[in-house]
Amino acid sequence: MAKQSCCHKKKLRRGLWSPEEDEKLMNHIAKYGHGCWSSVPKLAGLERCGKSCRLRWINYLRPDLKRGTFSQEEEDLIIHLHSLLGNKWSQIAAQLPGRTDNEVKNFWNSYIKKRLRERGIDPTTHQPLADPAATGAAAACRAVFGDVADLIPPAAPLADPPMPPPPLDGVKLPLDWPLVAGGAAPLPSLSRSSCYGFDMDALQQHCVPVPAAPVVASASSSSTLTSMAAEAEHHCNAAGAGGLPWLELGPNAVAEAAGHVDSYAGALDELRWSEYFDGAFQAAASQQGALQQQAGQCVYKDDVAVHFDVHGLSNWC
DNA sequence: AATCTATCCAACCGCTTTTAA
DNA sequence: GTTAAAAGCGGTTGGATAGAT
Repeated sequence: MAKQSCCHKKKLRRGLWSPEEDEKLMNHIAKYGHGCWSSVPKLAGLERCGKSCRLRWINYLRPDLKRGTFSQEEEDLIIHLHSLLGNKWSQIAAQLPGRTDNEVKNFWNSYIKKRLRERGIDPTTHQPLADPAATGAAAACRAVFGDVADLIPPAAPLADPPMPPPPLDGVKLPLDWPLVAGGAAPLPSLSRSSCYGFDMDALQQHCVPVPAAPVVASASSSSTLTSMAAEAEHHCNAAGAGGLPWLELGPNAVAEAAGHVDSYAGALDELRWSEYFDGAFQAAASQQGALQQQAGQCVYKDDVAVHFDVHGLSNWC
């Protein structure tokens, strides 16, 4: 006989949350924080299990959620991180400020997977599909899409030993680290709160604000390349100063600055790699010098540092 | 207008890991 | 060191909705 969930055992409410329930939960957390989730439903006057409350808060009610459609750079970063981490949705979501693992997972399953298949790329392996027809499509699209899995050469030995992981596992950098001009971004708009009338000041005391993701114009013109190069340079600088503001450092942290630089590359759906790397991006990237060795070319996968050569990318064109 | 189909996404389920007693 | 509870995570399901027929 199948094991019943905690909600079944206690005959608690299940299914979609009503606005009244949301309000109760929001107001409770605004006043007291969530504390122990198992006690939240009782204290908040909800007929839900603590697990359900936690999920509702994390995936929907948290005021620092970004919501809305994923940007091109977010999409590229997800693809890149998935090629490195697989279905580690929480780790992937941790690199996307304001996004939840559930949201990233849904986006992957409903959109990215399909798109990769259309391009002849196996979404699981990030390699061209076995189907000959699809393989041709993959080859055709690679020049403009850039299969992110290929950013990592297979077991390519490095001239220099990899940098050891920083001894900072679990340590978060200040959230107001200057990622973009103007410093920490404001909290996203909170339209829901106006409907429910929460005490948002109190609520935000229990929430960690996240800076906005770097804004990149769509890469459809040469002028945007210049701004992208500037952005890439800025990110390299931020990484060189100790990391990006929303990255958690340590052996399990991934994609550091390299991921961001690559995300820009991935956004260049309709551009040639040669134009990109021989142009503005390379000019900016070349200024980083040794920095790339540390941040721009190293990500961690299964606690192992993975390095790759950014300059080698231009050879794929 | 009615029905069918596909898609999206919130929520659930069950397992694993972490924490506290 | 052991155990139970809590928290976290990834896979899956089911309802709502949009678009097609």
